[in-house]
Amino acid sequence: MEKPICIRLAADAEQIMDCRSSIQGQEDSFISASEVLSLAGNAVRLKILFLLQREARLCVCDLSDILGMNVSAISQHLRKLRDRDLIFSKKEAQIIFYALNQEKLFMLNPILKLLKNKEVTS
Amino acid sequence: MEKPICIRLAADAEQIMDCRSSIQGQEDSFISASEVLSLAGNAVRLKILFLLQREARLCVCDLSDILGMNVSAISQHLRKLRDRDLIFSKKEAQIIFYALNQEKLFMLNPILKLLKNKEVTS
DNA sequence: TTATTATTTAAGCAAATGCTAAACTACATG
DNA sequence: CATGTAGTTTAGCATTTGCTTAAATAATAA
Repeated sequence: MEKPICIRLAADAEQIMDCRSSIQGQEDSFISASEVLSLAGNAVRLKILFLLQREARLCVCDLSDILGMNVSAISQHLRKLRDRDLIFSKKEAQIIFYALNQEKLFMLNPILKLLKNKEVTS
Repeated sequence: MEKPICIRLAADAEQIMDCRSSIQGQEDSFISASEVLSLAGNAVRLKILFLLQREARLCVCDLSDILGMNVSAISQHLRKLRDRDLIFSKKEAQIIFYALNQEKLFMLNPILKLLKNKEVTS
């Protein structure tokens, strides 16, 4: 049992233990989920994912035009998304196209759907 | 029409325009969605949300014990979650309990559900 | 009133993030 | 070969993040 740092007098020890064990052994899940969420937690990358869902495939230059941003900045965002396998690239002639890696996107699909249906009210 | 920064010769101008207008007017949605996602995009905060879904309400000290972290660090995470209205606090005697603000969590519920059912495979 | 409990807030710092600008790679074409 | 096109990578920098420690606040108990 881990040493308590601070326990209020009225704390429910059993509840604390239950909670600890509910998390324990799922550490990897929390890490990997939070990594995916923090990638989507950037407006530019979220737009990129949104656009790729809409258009099936786009190149850096397209995205740069659409979003009104530096090619280099977009390229760096695409790299992060690709490093986590959320997207993949395929070179055709001299152009590198990016597309969604659907099976790795199950966590974000509900959110992308909300955005598509304009159901995100701030 | 915005000035293109870089257009590849073979770019589909119509596609670019369509994409631009698909995003335009939804700027606020992308910002607010990405803010929520980046809050959940931290393993500690994601665990806090997970635990609050499980336990209905918990105080800073409980969370500190469960997660094996500094009370102050947890308090600062709770503040961020509360600033975005994802959780709310209610003081009872000398203890401040935190609980989920369900109606503001529609974006994260699918993810929390996946974690609950241990369906997040890294 | 002073001490204790529960929590927040502020200060400080190392690490991570996101951008710009410049340099570099790769492949075609004149 | 030199030039142009498409893209990545690196370096540098300002900003943000997440933590620790210490001080402040609030309510209760002795």
